[in-house]
Amino acid sequence: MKIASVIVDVPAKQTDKAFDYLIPSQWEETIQPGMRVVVPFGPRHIQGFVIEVKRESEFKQLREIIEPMDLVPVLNQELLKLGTWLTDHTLCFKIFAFQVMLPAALKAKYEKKVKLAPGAAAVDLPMPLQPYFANSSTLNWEIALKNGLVPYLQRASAEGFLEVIYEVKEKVRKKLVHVIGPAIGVQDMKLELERLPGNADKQKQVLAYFIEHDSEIELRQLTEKIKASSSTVKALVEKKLLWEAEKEVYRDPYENRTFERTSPLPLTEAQTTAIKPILDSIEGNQHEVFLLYGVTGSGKTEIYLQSIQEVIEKGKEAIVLVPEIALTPQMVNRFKGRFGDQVAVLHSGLSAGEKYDEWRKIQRKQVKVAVGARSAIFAPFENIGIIIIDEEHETSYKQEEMPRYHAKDVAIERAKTYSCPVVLGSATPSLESFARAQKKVYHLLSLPTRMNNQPLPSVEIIDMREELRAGNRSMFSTKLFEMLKDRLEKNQQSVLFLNKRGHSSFVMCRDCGYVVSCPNCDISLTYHRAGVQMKCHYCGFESPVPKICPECSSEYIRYFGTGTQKVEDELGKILPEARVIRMDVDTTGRKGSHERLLKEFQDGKADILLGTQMIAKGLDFPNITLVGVLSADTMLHLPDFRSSEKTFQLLTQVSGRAGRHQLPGEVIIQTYTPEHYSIELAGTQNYDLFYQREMFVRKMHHYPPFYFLALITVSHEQLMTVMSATEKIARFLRSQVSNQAVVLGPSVSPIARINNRYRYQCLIKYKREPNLTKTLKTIIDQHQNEAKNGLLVSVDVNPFILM
DNA sequence: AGCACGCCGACT
DNA sequence: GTCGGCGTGCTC
Repeated sequence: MKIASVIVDVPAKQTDKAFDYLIPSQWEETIQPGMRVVVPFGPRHIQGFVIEVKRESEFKQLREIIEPMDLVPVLNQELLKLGTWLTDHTLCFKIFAFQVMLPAALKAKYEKKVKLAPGAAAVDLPMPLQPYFANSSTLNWEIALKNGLVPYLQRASAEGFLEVIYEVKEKVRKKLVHVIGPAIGVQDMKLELERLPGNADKQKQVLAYFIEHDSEIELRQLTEKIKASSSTVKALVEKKLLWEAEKEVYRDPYENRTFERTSPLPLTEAQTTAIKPILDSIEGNQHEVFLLYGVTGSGKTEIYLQSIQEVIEKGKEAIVLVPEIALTPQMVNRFKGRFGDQVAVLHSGLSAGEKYDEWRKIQRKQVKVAVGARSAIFAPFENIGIIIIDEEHETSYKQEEMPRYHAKDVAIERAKTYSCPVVLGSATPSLESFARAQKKVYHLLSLPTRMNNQPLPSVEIIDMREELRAGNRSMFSTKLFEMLKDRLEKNQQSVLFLNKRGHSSFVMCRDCGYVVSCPNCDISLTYHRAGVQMKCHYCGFESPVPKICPECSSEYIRYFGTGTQKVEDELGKILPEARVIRMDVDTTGRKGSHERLLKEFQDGKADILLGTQMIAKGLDFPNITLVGVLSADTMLHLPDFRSSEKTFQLLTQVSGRAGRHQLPGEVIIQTYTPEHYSIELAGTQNYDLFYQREMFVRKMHHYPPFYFLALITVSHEQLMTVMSATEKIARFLRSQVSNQAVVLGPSVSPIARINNRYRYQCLIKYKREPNLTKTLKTIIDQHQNEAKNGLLVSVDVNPFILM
């Protein structure tokens, strides 16, 4: 008898281990590690992952696996191993580590139902239940709960008339089509054609088709071509001349689009120098991490493409990560254009079914390249030849829920297994990566100039305090206004960038400054235009927008938006002839509207593109010659040690949108703190100097890359409980770590309260702490036991946002 | 997580 | 004396 070790779909400390099950003999050959199975767990049926098949178990009373959920493992050996690695490094439950590697569609859904017991009839049941079982033998538990039927159900089940069943359901069904193919050879087919009765005209046509085309075809296409009905084809299948099968098809989200095929471009001298070590690494099957540091427009993408080309020619596969790809259709186009249908694209803009289909293409080895956002790092390839992370400094590569992994770390781990290179590309590398490159841990490759040697756009920093002193109270400096007007006359395009703190809009009273905030959480409510409602992003609380201020009864309480609305209004006043496209959460809410708006801008249907963060990346339009940043310093004052770095990166990136082609570009940065080094140096686009300045600050304050961080957040409904619990944790930590490490806190979390739970945190800064993982695990374990009294403890190793 | 088992207060 | 409150512990 074979036995399977199964990780069950119950995220809890006590169940975070493998459970052994007997494999029923009919599945003995089928069930393999990496498959999902349905297993009995207590009274329920739940999903689990087989991690091992063995012959013995230390448990004697084993139950049997109910059924496999896959015919082929969904996780290969490498991914199973990677799951363990993820669990150890992010301190998450094993089940989360496996689930995160699969498309959401493969996450099980559970349904609890009651069913009439064999031999029982509706009339046997208590009266109130009878109508529910008149037409159907099952009743959904949810419905029973809503209608207060549970006591009756319990009685009926005790009497043996009903039984409770648990169903495990898949979220998506595979899309299937009928396929028809020849069951015999061409010669035999010709003979059979002769033998058909004279009146079987349609059947003859079908056979004739297969004599000409000796391959399978979709039933629908065949009947359409020959104008035959499916019964004609069926008859031939009956005669065993043709075969019929159900075949899985993929919904291709890009199927209606054509991609202009491109071929490798000749490389510049700098590109040739940069790509050489990568190609060598591919050639020699060497694991190495490259930091490709190149200014915007220096041709990093072409290096990616040609490296991938090399990998494909070696018969291997490539993973390319891009930040939130739905936002960069231009990037998709470049990969699809070069590698055509060898590319699978995984991003958040796809439906669950579409994502699943793209994932299946990878799993079935029908593609060679996976392009996608963070989670694409788990693409189920088995012969990876290169992993590329574009814009490696992007914070979206860090997942902020369990498992709290960073795609870069996963990339390096997988690349080690496959002994292949990792390429991290950026114009403004994260300090961590650049520091590693300096220490020769990563191999630094530089592309210092733009292609065709276009100059970087000239940047001018405008001190808005001066503007105010000069009597200009508008949000446009005189200079920016004049330049906008100039571009309008020249028929060139401009981009206006509004750097907003956070990305949401709020409602504020203009008289007293009161901001409508959530009663459960210490953050302001977000305005949602659609429902004229205000919503809390953390707990889901909703309330209507107040007409008068609850504090001072003023009527001047209103929506502050992302500010783009206001900018648009003001633009309309000062430049009424300008055609403006506004891009923010309000205008891009609907699927595809983002791409549509960009297309309109590209087609020259507008003069000015106005937007927030989301327009900072990936725009590459030839006619943009002016970029204006309306407020550069709004995110500089966030309580985050990376705020300077983020400001510098964002400003540099936005500036890079201008003048990427023939026309030279100009950039205007408006700020209230022009003397801050991250703004000043973004102005001169001097990354190296910024790096030095920021490294000095980080060293002073014991922050990464000089120290590692771990963040512990504790929450509870009672303020006193959180404080004392966090205090206890901090004391414990201090007793466990070496004197090289610093434990900060307990301190109030930047978001002091979420969903009526007070939040305190504790930050550990350390250099080398071999036992820290163990210590953190101990803390998690101890508080899992105390979770009963409502205390929640979460640990984030290498946090990105300290909130 | 769910669910069962089990031990103490307010009711037919 | 019973129904049910949710504290505790188990699920291969």
